[in-house]
Amino acid sequence: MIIGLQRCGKSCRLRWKNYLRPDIKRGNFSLQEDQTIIQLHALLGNRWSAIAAHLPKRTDNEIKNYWHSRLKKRLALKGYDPVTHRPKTTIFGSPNGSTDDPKTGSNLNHIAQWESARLQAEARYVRDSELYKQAHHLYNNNDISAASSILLGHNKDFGPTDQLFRQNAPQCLDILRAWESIRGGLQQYGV
DNA sequence: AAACTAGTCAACCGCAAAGGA
DNA sequence: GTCCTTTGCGGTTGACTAGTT
Repeated sequence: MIIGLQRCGKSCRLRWKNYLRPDIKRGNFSLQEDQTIIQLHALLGNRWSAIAAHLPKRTDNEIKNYWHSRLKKRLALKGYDPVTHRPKTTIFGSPNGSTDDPKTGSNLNHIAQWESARLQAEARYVRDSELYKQAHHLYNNNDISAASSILLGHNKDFGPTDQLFRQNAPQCLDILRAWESIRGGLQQYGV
């Protein structure tokens, strides 16, 4: 006779992390969340934990499931490749993927530019995160001037000290802005 | 009503990295 | 430096449900 469920520590930790934690938001994803997931996925790929970091109260597992069960299909229906986030018929210059299309060169060049911009945005995000972490630590220790100089050295557009971190904390919007400047926004997806 | 199918989501698995002894 | 444990992650599976035939 088995009393209770046979759970190992790993299972318990996972269940807490993905299901039992009190700060988890459950229920439908908002349009805003859909857009954020799609854009971050375009930038970061299947890095669900990184994507989840930008969606408060959502778990990486939930986002991953949501992507596979809904968003991926929605993108496919709109004619976009859910992996590359590009229109399916143009990625190789022709619908059948043939590489002898005269447009292939410029398309590949466009892909290279896009990938380069993506990597730059990601690198900037990593760098900003680290700076913010350092500055926030100093700020918590009441070393406002040291915190300010870290951030001022990085970005001169700061407001009053009490708004310093709220204004300059790295956010998904930073990445999204970079991405939107390349792709012209999210309207292409029609979501 | 029963069988089948497709969608959803919690949970499992294997791997890698981090940290401590 | 090595071994062991813990933690985090992404891919995958399987149970459950609703819809369809």
